[in-house]
Amino acid sequence: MTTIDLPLVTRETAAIAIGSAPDAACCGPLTRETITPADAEAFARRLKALADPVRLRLVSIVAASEGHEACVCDLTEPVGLSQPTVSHHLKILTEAGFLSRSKRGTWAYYRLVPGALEAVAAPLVSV
Amino acid sequence: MTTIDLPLVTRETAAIAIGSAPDAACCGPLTRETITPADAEAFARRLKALADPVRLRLVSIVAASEGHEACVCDLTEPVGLSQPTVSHHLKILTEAGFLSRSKRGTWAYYRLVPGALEAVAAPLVSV
DNA sequence: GCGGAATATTGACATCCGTCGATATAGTGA
DNA sequence: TCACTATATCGACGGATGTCAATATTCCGC
Repeated sequence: MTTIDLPLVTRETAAIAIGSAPDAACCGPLTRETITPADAEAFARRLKALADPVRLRLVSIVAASEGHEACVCDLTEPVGLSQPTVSHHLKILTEAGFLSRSKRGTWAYYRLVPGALEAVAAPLVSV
Repeated sequence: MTTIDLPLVTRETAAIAIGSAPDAACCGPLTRETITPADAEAFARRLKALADPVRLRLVSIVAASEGHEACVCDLTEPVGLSQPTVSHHLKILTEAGFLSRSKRGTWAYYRLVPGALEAVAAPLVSV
C-alpha cells in the first residue's frame, strides 16, 4: 500500500500547506511592531524544531538528495546516529511542517515542504 | 563612565560585526548543497538563541522601542519575568550577536545589531 | 565615603531534550 | 504462514535550559 502523511496542520502551518503564499508564516516582521506573546510562542516552536545541528543536516541532505527525497536508511549513515534517533528528529521536522512523509512499501520517504523554510525566515527580514 | 560592549565576536559573527555584508552568515543556502557538520553546529547555535518566545519578544520590543534601544528596567515589566531572568536572556541574545549592550550610568541599554536577523535568515531562503 | 538604585552573577530547582537499546509494528517475498 | 527488512515507539539516562531568590557589583548623588 502507499500512504502519504502530510505534515501536521496547525494554525501556523495551514497557510503554507493550503495556499501558494507561504509568506504569511505567523506574524509580520519582528522589528516593525512588537510580536504578540502567542505569535512569539508559535514562532519559537518552529524555530526550535530547526535549531538543532542534526536536524539542520537532515533537512539539507534531504533537499540535496536525488529526487529531493530520502528514506531513513539513507540518512542514518551520513549523520552517524542510531535509527531511532534519526526517526525521532524526522518526526519533529515533520510535525513542525518542514518535511512531509510518504510511505512506499517498507520505506518512508521524506521530502522538503516547499516554502516552509522561506516562511520561517520571513519574519526575520526587515523589509 | 560610558562603556560599550559589542557582542561576542566569534568566527561566525565576525563577518557581520566587521563588514557591511552581513549575508555571509555561516553557510550557503541549506537546500543547495549539504551543510557541513561544523556549519550546522554554528548555525544551530544561533538559531537556538532565537528559538525562545521570551527572547523573540525581547528582540521585538527592543527594535520597536524609542531610539531602537531599551534598558533592562524597560523590559522586565512587558515580559512579566524577574530581572535576573531578563538579564539572562539578554546575555544569550548578546553573545549570539543579535543585540549589543552599551552601559550609560547604572543603566544598560540594548539595541539590535544591524543585519544580524537577516544574516540568520539568509541560509533558509533558496535563491 | 555612604546609601540607594540598576544590573549581573550565583546556586538551586524542575523541566525539557537528545540519545540509545529494546521492542513493537508494518510490509515483502517465499 | 513464516522469516526478514524498514521504520516507529517506548523507557531510561545524562545533560542542557528556563526560572527564581539571594547576593555581588557598579554607579550616582549627597
